[in-house]
Amino acid sequence: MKIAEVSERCGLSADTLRFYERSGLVRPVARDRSGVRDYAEADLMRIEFIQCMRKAGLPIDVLKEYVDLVDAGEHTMGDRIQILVEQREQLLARMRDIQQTLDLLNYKIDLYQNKLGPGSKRGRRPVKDSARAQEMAYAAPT
Amino acid sequence: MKIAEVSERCGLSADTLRFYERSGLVRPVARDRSGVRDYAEADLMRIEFIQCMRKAGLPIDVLKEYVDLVDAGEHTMGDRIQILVEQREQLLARMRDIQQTLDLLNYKIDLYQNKLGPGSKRGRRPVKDSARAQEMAYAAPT
DNA sequence: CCTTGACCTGGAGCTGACTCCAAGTAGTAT
DNA sequence: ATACTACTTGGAGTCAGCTCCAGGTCAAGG
Repeated sequence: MKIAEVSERCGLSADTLRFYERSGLVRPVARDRSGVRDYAEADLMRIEFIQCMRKAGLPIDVLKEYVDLVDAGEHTMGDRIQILVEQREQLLARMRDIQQTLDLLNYKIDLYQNKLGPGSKRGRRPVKDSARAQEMAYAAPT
Repeated sequence: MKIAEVSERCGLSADTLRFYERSGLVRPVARDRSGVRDYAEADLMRIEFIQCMRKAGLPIDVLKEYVDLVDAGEHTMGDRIQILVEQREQLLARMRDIQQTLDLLNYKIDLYQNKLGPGSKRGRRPVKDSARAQEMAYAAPT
């Protein structure tokens, strides 16, 4: 399978696939006799794994560390678990951050819609840059 | 309140605070007569709002758009809602990505721990680079 | 008066993750 | 034979978001 097909199937650009290979995230791919990459199913598995991790924001150097351990053999499983567990912690932390922001966004959207909804047909007096307007724009639910 | 105190209270570096101001995320802060920034409570509110949004990954240009609308007056509320709603969508999408990755991580950690736990006291034969080992390292639960 | 320390500015530098480019080659179609 | 297309490489460029630095100002303390 050539790079264009992999690119299509995974939704990663050919440049990105080559970049991942250069960075050591993906093992050197087999080549046909004219030097063109010929991806195997196993390569795809690895690429999809990387892609999933990258989508969630795991940094490339951490992923490289992991795949290097995999390539180093079974005796590295302890270290691998450690990496995975640590990254899970990071993701959970990110989840919490995002959830907090979502809560704030929901609160503000509500606030705005209540302000805008009822009074918005007509007769809505622009309060201009009042402290209250600022509060509404930025404040948390306290 | 001077920049050092704000930095301390928000956990943002003084450089970052100045950078946010330069970028228009934070309104030009009042200065004392020797040109030193003197933050007011209202500034803090805005900064904390920005910080919360940034933690979740909202891009600076989007936030700038929002704060510019706020400064432009009440008639921009419709546009503000639109931004907030759109960003909420983005965050929900990110949540899904992260959740998917978490699922995969949990699956793999389990897998590794089952492999490592029972057999790890002794007599664990290193299977080296078998296809199965690769599968374990990368494959999704299918 | 002199030093110290916190602040100021404009601008350069850095990191991470791509993304693009020029120049070259190999296989296929006309 | 020639054109076309998809691939190759090494290296440069881009973007976001900080982060650092040199050189300068000011107020307080010894």
